[in-house]
Amino acid sequence: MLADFNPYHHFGFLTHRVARLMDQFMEPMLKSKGYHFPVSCIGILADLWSGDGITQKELGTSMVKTKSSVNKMLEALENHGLVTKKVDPDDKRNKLIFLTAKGHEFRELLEKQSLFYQSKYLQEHSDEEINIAKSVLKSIYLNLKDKVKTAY
Amino acid sequence: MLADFNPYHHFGFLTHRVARLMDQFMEPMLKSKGYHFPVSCIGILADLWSGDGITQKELGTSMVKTKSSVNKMLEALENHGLVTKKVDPDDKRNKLIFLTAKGHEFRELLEKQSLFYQSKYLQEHSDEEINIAKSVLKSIYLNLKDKVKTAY
DNA sequence: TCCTAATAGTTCATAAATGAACTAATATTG
DNA sequence: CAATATTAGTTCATTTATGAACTATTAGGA
Repeated sequence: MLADFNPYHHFGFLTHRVARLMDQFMEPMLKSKGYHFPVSCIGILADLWSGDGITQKELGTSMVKTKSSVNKMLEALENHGLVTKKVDPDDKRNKLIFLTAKGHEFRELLEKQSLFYQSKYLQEHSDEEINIAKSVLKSIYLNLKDKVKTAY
Repeated sequence: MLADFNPYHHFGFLTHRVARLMDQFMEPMLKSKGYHFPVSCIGILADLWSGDGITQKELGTSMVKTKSSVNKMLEALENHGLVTKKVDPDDKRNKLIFLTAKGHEFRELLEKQSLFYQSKYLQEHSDEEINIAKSVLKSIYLNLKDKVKTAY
């Protein structure tokens, strides 16, 4: 007979559910600010905040999303005036994605929310533990990111 | 001017991407074993491995998914002979979900994969760090789980 | 008890994400 | 320097996930 199954020992279980919970909390906040795009689009903004002027291809790899999905999300963000597409003068196949002023502003809102939830719901963990958790997740991400099928 | 944005400081960013990477690795494995259901269905199985005979409502709360989504996933798992639905004799509104023998077997496969990836892609972190990471994610999950809108 | 809430699950229309086929531009190679 | 292959992005058909309306059952209050 197998030992008891403990779902909390599996990053697959934990990351999926925590990710979904974050979406649930972020969504009404988005709506209340008049932004009617899917929460997943925030992932695109996060990449751009770390440095915009990147291609859709790069966004797709980073987000682990197909190019058609990225395209659709960008359309939504563009319609809300948060990003713009510019043809890359050095390689006209590429489109470089840039944040608008409004797209930059959005960042503050998100960081505020992020800090709020962390302080409210992670009181039982020290800053050190929280940082370890983040660094472990970062390692998984960086180690696996470039190993998924190249269809993206 | 704002400081640089570091996406690796945000659980929202990290959990979404790690979750997606796990899906990418799990999917071909599923297909190769002849299981043609969405990877997300594994979340249902995980709940059942920790104890089956639970309602669809409970699955929805745990998975942070709507009842219609849960219903669709169960349909897929049922078609693959991994779970069965039984009307709860004590409350005929409920349907209790049980694993079949095949559904139990599946667990071994998943745990093997889970361990394999962890050992392969988390070599730079100690067991202690990995456990801290899991416990932090678990706390976020447990603290937020029952606070999302009750529509689920 | 009877009448009204509330609840679990299903169904179906809609939204979101994907895969495959297509276009335009660049890279490669003979 | 053609001819072909590769690449980034778009478009559209299909799959997956959701929200809202509906059914059946139980709970709760007059």
